[in-house]
Amino acid sequence: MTVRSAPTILHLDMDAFFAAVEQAAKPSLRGKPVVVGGVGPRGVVATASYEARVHGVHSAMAMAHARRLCPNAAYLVPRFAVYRQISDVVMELLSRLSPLVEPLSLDEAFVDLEAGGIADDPRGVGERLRAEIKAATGLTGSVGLAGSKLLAKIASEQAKPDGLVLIEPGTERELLAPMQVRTLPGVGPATAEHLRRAGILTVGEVVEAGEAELVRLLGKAHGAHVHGMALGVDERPVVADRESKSVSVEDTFDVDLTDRVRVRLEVDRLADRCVRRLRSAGRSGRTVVLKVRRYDFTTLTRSETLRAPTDDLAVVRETAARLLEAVDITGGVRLLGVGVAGLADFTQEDLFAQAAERDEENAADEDPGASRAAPERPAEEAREPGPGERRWVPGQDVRHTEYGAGWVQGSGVGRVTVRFEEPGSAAPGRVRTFAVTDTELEPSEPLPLVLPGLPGLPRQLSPASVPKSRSGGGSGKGPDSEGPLMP
DNA sequence: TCTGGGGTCCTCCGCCAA
DNA sequence: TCTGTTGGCGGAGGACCC
Repeated sequence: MTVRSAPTILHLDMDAFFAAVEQAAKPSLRGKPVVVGGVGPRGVVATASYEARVHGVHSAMAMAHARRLCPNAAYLVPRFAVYRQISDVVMELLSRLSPLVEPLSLDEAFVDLEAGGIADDPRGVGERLRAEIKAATGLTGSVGLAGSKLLAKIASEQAKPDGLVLIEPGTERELLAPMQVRTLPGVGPATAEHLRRAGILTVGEVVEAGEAELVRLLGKAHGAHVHGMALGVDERPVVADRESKSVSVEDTFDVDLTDRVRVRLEVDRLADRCVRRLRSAGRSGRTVVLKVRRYDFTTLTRSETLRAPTDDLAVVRETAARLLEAVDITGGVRLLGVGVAGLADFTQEDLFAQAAERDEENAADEDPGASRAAPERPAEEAREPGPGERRWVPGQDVRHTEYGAGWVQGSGVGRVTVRFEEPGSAAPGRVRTFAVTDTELEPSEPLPLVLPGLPGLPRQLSPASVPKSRSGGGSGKGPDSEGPLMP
């Protein structure tokens, strides 16, 4: 792939995606600061609405810090199933432009317009796309257009919020020169600090320093890459259907775990979740990885590569447990993770291990106290409420037999506060408080953001045509409802 | 202020075999 | 047979991204 003479690489970035979805779904939050993230004591911000950003709240910030900066914001837990559904609608619109669509996350993607036979008027294509997204989802996205991924991404960043920026090929270098080095993808805090110590602050200064100096400062691959980026040289193609190379799950505990037995139990549970994800993706892998973050935030990983790929629960469990044996956990553990890497495209069964697992399962069936019995998870870490268990988290969708659809504003001391409103409500809804055990209140499916039948609405949002959630979408967030947008 | 979760890629080191 | 070199692989950790 050569450097393009036309700005036919499109980068779409939805604006404050998670927060925007919540504002669209909850009329009382429109125009107000909204922060989506973990609401536990160790939660961090996933997305802040623009109203919250004004107060200095940004993603990756500790939730506790955000609350101090912006005490009046609505703090909500993420509803990934909803975000995934909306993302599917957006990705579907992108796929109409070109066969080459490379999703980077739920809210971001590159599109190769040239591969879609679009050479003329990329600006018009981008503007129409933005209008379609707005009509189909009610949300705004920003579009960057350029001759390379690097510039398209920088363009969409400049376009935010709710805009479009096109960078004409040939103007890259002068455009990039005054920008901070952090603008370049791959330059994070550590690299930026390295460069700063060498007196390099801007992209132009990276170019001036020369490739040899960059390689000396940052190492061969990274140095050459950063230097090339600074020159505006980026020949990375848009790649559709990237296969993932590893699958992992991890949990941070509200309170550090100190009991070795408990730690072992959690590793087993993580292995279970990991294998479930692995299997639902139809993959298997050779390397089992255990991740441990200790009380002092030091993080270590231990891994073991097996002779053959596996998706066998017993094998992953045993390997993870073995790796755990070799880790010093005195002082406490704040995070545990289990992953499988070195994924194969096919499941090459380890027949011996499979047989062993079946034996173990049979044994477990006869002994309810064994590994397969549903373990009690202490409240402070509960993530998957069991059947009959009532647990209300802020942002959660609920339905009341008398008052209808609403969402949890907050809960505590045996009470749960619900605001009854729907995405289409003209005005903020009424707030009512119930006992957490109130049987008239039930968790419910999310409501659609844009009602089918509204003028100009494309058909994608109708339940029948909404694509199913991506595989592996369980993400450990309760029952992964495959339900459509309409309840 | 006390730092999530799920990934990718790179580097370095030690081991082993050719 | 011994030694040095090289390359691949496994393992650990760091940096980065959204």
